[in-house]
Amino acid sequence: MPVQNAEIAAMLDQTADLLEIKGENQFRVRAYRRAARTIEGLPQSVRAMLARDEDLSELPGIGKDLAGKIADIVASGHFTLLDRLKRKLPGELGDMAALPGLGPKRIKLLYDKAHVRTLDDLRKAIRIGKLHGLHGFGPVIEKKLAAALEKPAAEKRFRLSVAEAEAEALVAFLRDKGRVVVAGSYRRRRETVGDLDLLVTSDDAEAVGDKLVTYDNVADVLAHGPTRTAVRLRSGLQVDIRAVPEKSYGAALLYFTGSKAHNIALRGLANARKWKLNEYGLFLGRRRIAGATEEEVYARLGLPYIPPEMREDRGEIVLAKAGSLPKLVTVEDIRGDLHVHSNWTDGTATIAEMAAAAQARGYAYMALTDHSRRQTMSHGLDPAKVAKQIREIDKINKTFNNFTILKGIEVDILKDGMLDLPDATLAQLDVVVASVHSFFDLRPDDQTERIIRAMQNRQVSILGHPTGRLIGMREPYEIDMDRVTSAARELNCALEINAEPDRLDLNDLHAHMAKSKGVKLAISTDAHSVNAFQYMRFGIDQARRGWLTAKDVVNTRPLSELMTLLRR
DNA sequence: GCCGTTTTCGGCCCGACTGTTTTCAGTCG
Repeated sequence: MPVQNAEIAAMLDQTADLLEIKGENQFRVRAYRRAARTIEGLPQSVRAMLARDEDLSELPGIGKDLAGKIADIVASGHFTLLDRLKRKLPGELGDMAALPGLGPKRIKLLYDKAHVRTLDDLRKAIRIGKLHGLHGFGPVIEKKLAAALEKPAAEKRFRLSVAEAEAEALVAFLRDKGRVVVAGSYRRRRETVGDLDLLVTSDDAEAVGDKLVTYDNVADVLAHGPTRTAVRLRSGLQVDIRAVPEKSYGAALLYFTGSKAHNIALRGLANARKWKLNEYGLFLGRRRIAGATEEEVYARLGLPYIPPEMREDRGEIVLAKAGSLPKLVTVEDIRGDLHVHSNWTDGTATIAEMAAAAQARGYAYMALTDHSRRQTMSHGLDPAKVAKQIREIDKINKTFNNFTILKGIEVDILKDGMLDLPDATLAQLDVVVASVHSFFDLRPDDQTERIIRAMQNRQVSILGHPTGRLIGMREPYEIDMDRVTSAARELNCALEINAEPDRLDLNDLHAHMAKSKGVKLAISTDAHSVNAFQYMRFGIDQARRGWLTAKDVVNTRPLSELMTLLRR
């Protein structure tokens, strides 16, 4: 099995952990972690890049040395440096770093003075009181460790749509204490959120934290200081809240929105001018030279405003410096939905009801794309039923002014890449979305070939939910996205960003990869009910994270333009 | 280990909170 990017990143992270415990130069440690983040965030596999003779040292945070080491890892499946570190520092020291209160220094102390190598060693050491008298280990830390060892809390991330519900309730609860805004990865609209970072501008900072700890849903208070309070909600979601004065609002919003990597890059720009950037403002000595708004801070650093969705240190700062930031697509740009189901198959509403809901959103068109016959569970349509639905749509269309129901289908891609309906049937339709709903675990090469073969059918206009993943529930099927996007470009087939909150498929990185190759994208909700049209905003979020403009998205176009753009 | 509008050497983001200390180090985000 070839080495995946995630495994390379994990090896680099483990190396950083062990180097840190060993007491190595912290900047060397940081370099390994930075490289891990870079590898993790690549839209394509390192293996594929090497196969194409691409120079890894051109990636940010990866120089000649690490490029060579990473190439070795891909070639051999092993990381010599990591293996050597593991021999020197045997056990589960890396795992111990995940425990609360344990960082490299205390782990090293445990290792040297208490001969703790594994989590089990640590359990025993606590039981027999071996930690008493160990410098830096008091009763509180000991108790916390014992509890954490009992019940290792699994790292949990929440889907954005779930976090949004929690966040909106919290914001409403705290509103009377000042201006409340949710920052963090939530504001950057990441597909999942690890915690909520709330920012409150208030004259009475302490009152805000005091109110938060009385919130009904709070399970644990993790920290409660004069300016910062942290709690864990019953759902497991952690909430950090910080109160800041108005004059620091912009700097604080910038700081708490992140990403961390983006912030570090901004601070680098500040440092180069002998300034200091923190959550209170941009400072020259002790004089605040910006901070009330994000725009002000960016401007002082010589940059235009960078939208939160782009703040990942993936090249946005270079683009901003050059004045060539893309004008990101918005919900208002969308003129129609190209993936919609009705009660003819597994939807809950009639065609007319779905159309009325789409028109109520201000759309000019909607493609009705019910399932094809292979989806027997959801009463998929055979050629006769497709013909019948076409007549029905013609009838309903007569009742609308300035709105069109496009005749479409979500046709299954069969195991061999053929489609579930004959070309003669597909040819009668305006929009054909082709999707994989079966045989998720083919070998990567076969899965890739299967999907490309489906796109080679000239009837197909859009590839639906291209990776099939369900966030937190089902892994994407293994395909070579580099090949799929290249094929989409050559064949002029659009790729879908499925906006359903469990899917968000393509994801941000793949959407960006497609855009950069000139592939057209469709942002569609896959709505099975009238309410599901509102999911469009989640698709837009990911599109913006992929740097897409309205021009990259087919369903921002008026109907006539859309029809010439969609390959049929 | 990386990197360059101050640098090919010498820097590398910054502050709050906690628990442990008696003035601060380690951890965390």
